[in-house]
Amino acid sequence: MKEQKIPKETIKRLPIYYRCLNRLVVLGKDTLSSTELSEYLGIKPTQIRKDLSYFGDFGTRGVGYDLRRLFKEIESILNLERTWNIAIAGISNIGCAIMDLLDFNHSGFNIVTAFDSNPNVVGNVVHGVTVHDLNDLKECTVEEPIDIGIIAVDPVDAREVANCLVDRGVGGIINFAPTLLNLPKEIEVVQMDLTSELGWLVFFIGNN
Amino acid sequence: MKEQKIPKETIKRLPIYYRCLNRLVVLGKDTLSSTELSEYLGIKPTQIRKDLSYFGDFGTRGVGYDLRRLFKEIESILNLERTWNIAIAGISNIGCAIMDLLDFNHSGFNIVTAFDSNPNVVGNVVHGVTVHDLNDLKECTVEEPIDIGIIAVDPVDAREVANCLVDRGVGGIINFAPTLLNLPKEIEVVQMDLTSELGWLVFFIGNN
DNA sequence: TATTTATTGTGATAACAAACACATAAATTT
DNA sequence: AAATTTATGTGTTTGTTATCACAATAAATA
Ligand SMILES: NC(=O)c1ccc[n+]([C@@H]2O[C@H](COP(=O)([O-])OP(=O)(O)OC[C@H]3O[C@@H](n4cnc5c(N)ncnc54)[C@H](O)[C@@H]3O)[C@@H](O)[C@H]2O)c1
Ligand SMILES: NC(=O)c1ccc[n+]([C@@H]2O[C@H](COP(=O)([O-])OP(=O)(O)OC[C@H]3O[C@@H](n4cnc5c(N)ncnc54)[C@H](O)[C@@H]3O)[C@@H](O)[C@H]2O)c1
Repeated sequence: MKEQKIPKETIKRLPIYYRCLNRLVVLGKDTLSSTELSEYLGIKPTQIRKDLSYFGDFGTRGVGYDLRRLFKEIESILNLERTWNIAIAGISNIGCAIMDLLDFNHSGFNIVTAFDSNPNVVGNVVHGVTVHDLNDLKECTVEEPIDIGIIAVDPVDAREVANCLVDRGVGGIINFAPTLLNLPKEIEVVQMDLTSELGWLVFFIGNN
Repeated sequence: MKEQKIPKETIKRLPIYYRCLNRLVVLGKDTLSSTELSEYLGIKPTQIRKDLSYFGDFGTRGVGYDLRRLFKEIESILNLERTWNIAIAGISNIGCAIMDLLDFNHSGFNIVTAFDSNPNVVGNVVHGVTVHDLNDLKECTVEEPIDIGIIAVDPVDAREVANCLVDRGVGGIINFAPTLLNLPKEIEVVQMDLTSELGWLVFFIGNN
């Protein structure tokens, strides 16, 4: 292992490895070769080894990887050892689905606050979290630090909500609304964009 | 414009251009330069021009692009002139959100069937579409051709549903379940994977 | 009409990422 | 203990994508 710039694409694969390893750990497996993992994931074994080699020598030649060890290594690389505080904006279909998902997984993602502008929704308790009004967020009534914001509000409101989240100090945002956010470049934004993906799919299908 | 291999990344940006152009058309704008579009999207103007140049000379030097013309060109490139038939599996939070979204946009995406395994949901009518039982899909009780399947079922059921969709002849699948699908390579699969994106985000935040 | 300004389109180059070939080393077999 | 098998780690090569520099051309101005 040498100090090298780590490809962005490598980082994007790590969570995929991580989830697969997690499943295999649960199944009680304890050694894993890159070829075997490759078969589960449809990612070439050389790619997997190269990705891992950026971070250290985790395997044993002739044997493979110790599954638990590798799992822990990736956990550490991705900063998943600590818990991360999440705020969700928009407690309708998508917002609820995310609360279900994160609560069920009891991953290191902790939903510390939820908010909505609809008075019929404000005050409800979902998965143990009280839904606040957007103004509470603005006025810092909610005291906990927020690491990540997830936006699941109406497209026209997404920008306003994003700005509030940034004011509250989030380091990154996941945006489900089909709205481009214009945020300072130190805030990392992930667009979860169904219609864009449909566009890609339809290009692909129509030309194959 | 010369015959060249078109980068995958270029195709992924086209839907982003498309949506932005759509909004600007609605606003009544009629000419647009790559620099201006660049400011809306945060994508460099040279990148935009290069992307478009793979498909033809759509602009006028010294002037820019005719907005409507460009919009129509991208529509044609992406095969968005025809309508596409969609089946949605899993009519709970995510499934309903998608039905709202596609119905509201009245994009060229037509939800022709929806299905679920829960007897309490089967038979309900959502946005004018009757929810069928999964077995109806298996037995081809639903007669319409399906171009694209969207999976929003429980992770453990995703693979089974994917196989049914492939048997029904879909060309591509969008999968919201955190489950890797092992499908023939001619079927294009898009994973909408929140937990992977959170992994990436947390790496980014933790190291910056 | 000549000059300047605005803006596109593109060949060339640079940056990035994947694939490959093979050296290395552990385990197993002969 | 030598040979074979298995599997990792990595320098090199190949392929892909983004950026740059600038030629081409239309419009506006002098
Ligand atoms: N990326 C995807 O895959 C995908 C799929 C479907 C829908 N969407 C998008 O996700 C978003 C949410 O969709 P949905 O169906 O869950 O929700 P919805 O459209 O049914 O409701 C939006 C919710 O946000 C709340 N809201 C609106 N403005 C707000 C504000 N300023 N502050 C706080 N809360 C506010 C509303 O009260 C409501 O509860 C929409 O933008 C939709 O277009 C994305
Ligand atoms: N990618 C993302 O951003 C994201 C976010 C949240 C949840 N999810 C995932 O999306 C999926 C759906 O989540 P949700 O909260 O909308 O749904 P849910 O988990 O509340 O319910 C799943 C639905 O699928 C139905 N179903 C189960 N098995 C089925 C089968 N074999 N055939 C047909 N229908 C079946 C159930 O009856 C139910 O209606 C889950 O897998 C969840 O993990 C993804």
